[in-house]
Amino acid sequence: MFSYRYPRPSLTVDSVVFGIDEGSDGVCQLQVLLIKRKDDPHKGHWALPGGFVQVSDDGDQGEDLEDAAKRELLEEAGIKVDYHEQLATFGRPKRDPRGRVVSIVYYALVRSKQHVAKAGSDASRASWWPASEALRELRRHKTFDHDEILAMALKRLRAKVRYEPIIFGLVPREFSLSELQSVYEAVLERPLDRRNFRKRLLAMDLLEPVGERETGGRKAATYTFDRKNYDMQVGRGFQFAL
Amino acid sequence: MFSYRYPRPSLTVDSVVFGIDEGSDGVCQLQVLLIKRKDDPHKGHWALPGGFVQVSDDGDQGEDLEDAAKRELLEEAGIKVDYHEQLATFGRPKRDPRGRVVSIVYYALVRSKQHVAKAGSDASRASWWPASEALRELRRHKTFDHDEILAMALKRLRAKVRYEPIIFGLVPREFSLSELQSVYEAVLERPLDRRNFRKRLLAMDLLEPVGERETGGRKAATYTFDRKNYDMQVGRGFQFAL
DNA sequence: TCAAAAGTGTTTGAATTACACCCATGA
DNA sequence: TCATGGGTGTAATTCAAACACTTTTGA
Repeated sequence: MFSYRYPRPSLTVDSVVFGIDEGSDGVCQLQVLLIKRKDDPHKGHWALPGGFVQVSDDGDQGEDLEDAAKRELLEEAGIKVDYHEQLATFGRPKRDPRGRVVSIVYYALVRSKQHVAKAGSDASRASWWPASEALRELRRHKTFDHDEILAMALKRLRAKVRYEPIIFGLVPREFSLSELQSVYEAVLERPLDRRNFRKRLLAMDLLEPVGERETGGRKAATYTFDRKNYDMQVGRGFQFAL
Repeated sequence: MFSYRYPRPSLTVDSVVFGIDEGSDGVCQLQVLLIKRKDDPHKGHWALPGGFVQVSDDGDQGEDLEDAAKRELLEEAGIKVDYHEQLATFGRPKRDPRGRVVSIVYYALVRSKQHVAKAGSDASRASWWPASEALRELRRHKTFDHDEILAMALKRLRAKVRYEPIIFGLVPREFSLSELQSVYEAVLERPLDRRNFRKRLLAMDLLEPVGERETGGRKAATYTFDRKNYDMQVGRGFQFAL
């Protein structure tokens, strides 16, 4: 047993974590988690959370990439995500001044931002930024290539939300249709017709009614996403769409 | 200037290269390029082409990931691709018996398979396999996780071909509509209505007529894909769709 | 009884599908 | 003149978009 004899790059995982901020007026906003870097490079600047993957050539060979991303999120910002998927890998030479670093980037959705934003390990702070402001901030300081990464993640999220039911990773387990619609509108950055939205969602038969909830006016019915049923329908060739 | 002090994985790039085989009867078939490995692990078995990325912590830090993938294809199989895009990164522990190896996988399309399949460097042979047979072969021998990779690439190609004009990376620069349709049918594995297909493609106004060609019957008009016009239309919010 | 948000149906136009016939060409 | 593949048009249906009123509830 021997390992390959080639120069090796450093390997990191970074995460673009999306959350929803529900304003007191009920208007939702798409947000992104940034951490303030404790160390160089880019010390003191805001960046995407991430860190090194624990690897080895012996024994169990270290941790899985996705586990590494989750671990870093927990360490740096104290959060647990509800949806997690690989975005892409960024490895352009010179993206890190100190050596060749290749970063595998994940994007993640969190339902509740309750216990989030306690800083830890490499971060002196962790906080939520409105998506567009985060993008501006990363561009302003040219923090690695994190601006490009965030731009790609936003594009992917907006595309994906329309043909896969990942939106449910951004709302509480129980939600009303209006709430769900607000989240869609925050992600897509455009208004949706309430009646058509309702018709569409209910017609797909993926929502299970679970109760009702007080609102400013009439009580709203609440639902959960019925993943069992979704998986079954997908098996029959069903395709989710907005 | 110093580099990060963490254990590092080996880094490879692999490629899933798709091509079209036009049978003498005009029926097209989707194919995948496999190489026969010269060395362990999996010596003598068919696998996806790929190899190590040249990296360094000093100077220019080595080659870009995409360039590495292209270089390996040229070295191992003597081919130049017409479309190249990142698929995903595979880095599960134990996927390579000799140490932690993380592989960034690209998928590529070639228009013409003319000068392809001369073997080189790590490959004792390089040849084209019908997509489904290639998948079976990779599954049979459990060659790394290449079966999973190919399955993902196939899924991605089939999805992508419907909403981005990448199909033109699989046909000659000049093609007839029937030819284009045959390629779509090979990729999607289902028949398309000839009249609706024609209407749809011509209506998008992306094909530039360039001449005509002899066939078994009446002459067929030939076209090229007008990328200039496509880019312009995309700028105006146009969305390609099958 | 008023404001605020939930809930419901219908009409219209656009897009997609299904489908059948004529045309040019070379053998 | 026949077989082969290229080329075109239309009707039927389905899907998406636009749109307005009624209901419940708490203040």
